[in-house]
Amino acid sequence: MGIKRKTEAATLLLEEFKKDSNAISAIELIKRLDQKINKTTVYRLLDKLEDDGVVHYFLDTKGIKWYATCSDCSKTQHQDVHPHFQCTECGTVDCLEIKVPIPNIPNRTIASSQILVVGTCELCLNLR
Amino acid sequence: MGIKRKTEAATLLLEEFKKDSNAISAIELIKRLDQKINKTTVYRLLDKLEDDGVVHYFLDTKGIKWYATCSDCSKTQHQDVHPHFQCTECGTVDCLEIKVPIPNIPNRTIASSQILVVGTCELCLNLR
DNA sequence: ATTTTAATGCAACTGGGTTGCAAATATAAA
DNA sequence: TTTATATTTGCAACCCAGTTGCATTAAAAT
Repeated sequence: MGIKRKTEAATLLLEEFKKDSNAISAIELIKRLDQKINKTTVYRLLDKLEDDGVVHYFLDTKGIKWYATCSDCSKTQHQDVHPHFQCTECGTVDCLEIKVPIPNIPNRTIASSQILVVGTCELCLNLR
Repeated sequence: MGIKRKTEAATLLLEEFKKDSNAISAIELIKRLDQKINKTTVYRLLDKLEDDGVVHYFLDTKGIKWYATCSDCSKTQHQDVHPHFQCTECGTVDCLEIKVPIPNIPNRTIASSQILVVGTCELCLNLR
């Protein structure tokens, strides 16, 4: 149902997204906010922020949840159907600002699609 | 390291893939083979079959494992980099025999990509 | 200041998947 | 066809990301 009150926990969580332009895994957030926010609260806040169109989530190659701030979503619709990129060397994950057109498939309707591109990011390429 | 011995468990598991052309989740396989093969054995066999290039796996929208028979993979290389389709109505998942070209991304190398298309399958469309 | 309602912490739980180890079984060797 | 060797299996216990129930705390509304 979204966030209804300005609490300290919500503020702290949002700060993490402000200081980090990449996607952040729920696990990482819990680690960073340990002693400050309970893990259950982190998950619940993330849910609410998603409802509000502030963040979106997706799963990585291992099926764990990553969150990133939305660029143009709203409470009513998530417009963030972009691919995500995971670097196999450093593990960072981020949003790709490209469109990957999915061709129509005979006799099926497409509601959405999830694309995870796996490879090596710029930083790791430079360190070689 | 792949399968080295013809055991009854391996035969039973492979039969499931023969009688089902869609992908099958590990959980479903465990359910179907309950009382016949232990869950640990199912997971271990699936691992080995994957090493052998007989099946490939991917994760669905909830992060759970699905397996499907490969069409042209080998022990040395998995050629099954095709998208998968999950029907939101009946839950079935299958392989799409289409290519979705991923554009190059500046300053990154792409090793692979995972595409999960979500929508309504032919069967469910016909039932409307 | 008091009431109402949302948010939090805690502990316990869920469930898909994994690990260690002893027992069973397939295959190779004698 | 027996014996030795190596792989496979079952079981129980575990791991761990994520969830649930419930009592407590803290916003905001009255």
